[in-house]
Amino acid sequence: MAAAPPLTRARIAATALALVDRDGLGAVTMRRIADELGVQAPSLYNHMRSKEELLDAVAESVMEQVDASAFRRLGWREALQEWAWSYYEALVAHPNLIPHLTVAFGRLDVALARADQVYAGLLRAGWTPSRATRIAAAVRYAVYGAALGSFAGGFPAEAARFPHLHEIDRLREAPERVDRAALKLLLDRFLAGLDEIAPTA
Amino acid sequence: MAAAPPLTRARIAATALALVDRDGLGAVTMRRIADELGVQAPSLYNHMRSKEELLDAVAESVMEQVDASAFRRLGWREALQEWAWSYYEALVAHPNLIPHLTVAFGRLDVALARADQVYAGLLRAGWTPSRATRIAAAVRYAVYGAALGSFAGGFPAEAARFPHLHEIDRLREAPERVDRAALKLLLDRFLAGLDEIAPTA
DNA sequence: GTCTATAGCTGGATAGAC
DNA sequence: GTCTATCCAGCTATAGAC
Repeated sequence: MAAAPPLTRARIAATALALVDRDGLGAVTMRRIADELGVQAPSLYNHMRSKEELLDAVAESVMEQVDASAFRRLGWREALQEWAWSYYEALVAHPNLIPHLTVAFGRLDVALARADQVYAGLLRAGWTPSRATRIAAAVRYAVYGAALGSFAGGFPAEAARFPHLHEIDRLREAPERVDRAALKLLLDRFLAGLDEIAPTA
Repeated sequence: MAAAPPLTRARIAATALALVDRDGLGAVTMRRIADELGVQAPSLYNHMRSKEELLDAVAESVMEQVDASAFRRLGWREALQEWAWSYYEALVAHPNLIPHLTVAFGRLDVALARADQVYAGLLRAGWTPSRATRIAAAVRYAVYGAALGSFAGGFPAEAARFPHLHEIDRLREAPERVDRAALKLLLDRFLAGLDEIAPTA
């Protein structure tokens, strides 16, 4: 047995995230996080001022996984795709956290920095500020919606009362595959549709 | 002062929904609902077996506002739009409820019935089952993402550290207008992109 | 069908010893 | 920086009187 590693903000956040993933946001309590770390709950307050600050730290750690750097390397189409998919991967790995992510978004430097990169890229590509806002928001909506979709996790077995649903359900793929395929369709067809109104760069 | 109207499932659900809207999901407790109704908390248990059943009733009342009947009257393009917008209006009126809606979705007859109508319409239009699944899911993602977006509600004032964000923020419209405009762009361009691969009916 | 009373928990956070 | 002890508030749900 190794000696218990020291308590740090990062370790606390990582433990809290694991708890969110396993048992949901509502199951995260200071006591349970402490238990998981082999300490007592009050010890956590030496590193975090409150539970909200703790959850914000967790949100930040997830948002750091999002990569908007492609806008410095690629055209806006490819960059949007790369950004969208790295965003989706980050969210779908922790769908239970999404409610808190949406609330904390404006408080997180990481999140704002990423958004800034995306806007910059779209403006540089010749989109108007108004269009750039909407395009970035549209892609974000697609990503959040798809990640949230893996909450719902398919239809119950008794859905046989709904004939068409049942028919489709019979041939269903694994839920996560459906989410990915639907998001891919949404992004692909959205970008194809955008081409019709794209700035002639 | 009128005499207090009798307690019913519908009145309890409506009161709970108002509470969700005003103070958030986490603020909904049996005591507060009862307070709001001028009764004591235990009285609620004469009408609902548990808090979860109560929240499901609330979710059901919101899902009833979603209208997928357009698939019986219109082509798939227009029907998808009508369904999407009625879905969005229902959700955006109660964004705090969205986390529970995603969880409860599979338990709600109303939700499954709506989904069935959508699938039926898409199949009738000639889309393959696999494509129909993805199109319906894609539109649902767009709607949920957009409704969730109105949680976040814009950027904080200190976002001036992020130059492009700030530039765009200066010209920002009211947050809800941005949500609507972005969802409109997403749906319009998605449908335009779908046209390129649509079944020749 | 609503009430009072209450059981039985679980929560966030603080004080002060070590 | 972690501990023990504890405060105080909040919660869902039940029992039984009226």
